[in-house]
Amino acid sequence: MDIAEVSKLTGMPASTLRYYEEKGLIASTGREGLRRRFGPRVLDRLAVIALGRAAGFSLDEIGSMFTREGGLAIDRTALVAKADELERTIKRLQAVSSGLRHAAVCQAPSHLECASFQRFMTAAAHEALTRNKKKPKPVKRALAARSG
Amino acid sequence: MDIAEVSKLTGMPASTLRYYEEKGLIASTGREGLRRRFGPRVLDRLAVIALGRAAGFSLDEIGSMFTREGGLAIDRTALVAKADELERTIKRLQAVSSGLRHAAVCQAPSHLECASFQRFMTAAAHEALTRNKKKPKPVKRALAARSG
DNA sequence: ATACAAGTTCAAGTCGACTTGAGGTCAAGG
DNA sequence: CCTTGACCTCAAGTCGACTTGAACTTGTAT
Repeated sequence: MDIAEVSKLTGMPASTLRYYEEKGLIASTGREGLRRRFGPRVLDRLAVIALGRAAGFSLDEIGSMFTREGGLAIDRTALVAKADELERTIKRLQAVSSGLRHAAVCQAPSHLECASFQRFMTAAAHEALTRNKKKPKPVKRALAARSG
Repeated sequence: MDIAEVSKLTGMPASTLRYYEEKGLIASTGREGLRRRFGPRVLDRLAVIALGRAAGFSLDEIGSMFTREGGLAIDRTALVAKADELERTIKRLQAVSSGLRHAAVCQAPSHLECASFQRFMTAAAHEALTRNKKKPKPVKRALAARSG
């Protein structure tokens, strides 16, 4: 496969693939002239990368999860920790979601005067105190294919 | 209150408060010499801003939610839409979380060979297709006080 | 042989939300 | 009166993950 093929199959732009290669996240099997060639395994690799990004791992973190043979060598404790963190985020987002829904039907002249709204705010903000640098969503578009 | 007081009460650094004022998100009641003075209402305002950030609104979006008298004039439809979006995000994050937990106990030599893992990956990636620019978490630290 | 689309490199730009640094001002305490 | 430290402004820097642009090379079709 050339880079265009991989791009089409994963939905990731070629520039992203080159960037990932530069970062050592993926590797081309070689060159044909100056053009990169990729084996099919790169697709699995990219799928894992997409999952990792969706989970909020940074590219560097994801990079350290691969063994040199291409397998996954993930610290299981880290995985559980990440899952826990995700669930905390989920709880917070649910509080925010509730807050928004409430605000949408609340009759108080100003939400600021609404006790429920106040409670949602504090709930939402409380968890948010954990300083973080991750963004769980940025996954834009990726691997639409790869289902069969 | 001077900026240091607001900073202490909300947990937001003074630089952030100045930045928010510059963006028109908050307003000082006036100056004492060259120093900003803030009224207590700014705390509510900052709480709403924190909630908005937690919900994934951009500062610009949040800014458009305030009326000039300082009340909230939120498009209720937009609120529900945001809540729906949040819930979709939550679902995706839950799938990712499950994927991580599974990976932590999976016996397959490589997760790539594990059918469950594959399913989690596609589930996680599927929803992720919606292109986005928001990051639901970055709320670092904010309003720890404000409970009494 | 020749054109040309598609590949390549490398440096620089983008985006959002802040932070940081340099250099300046001023209210309050000694 | 004078120091001092908190506050001020403005420009520039930061961070992560890419994207973009300019200039160049090459496989492939005619």
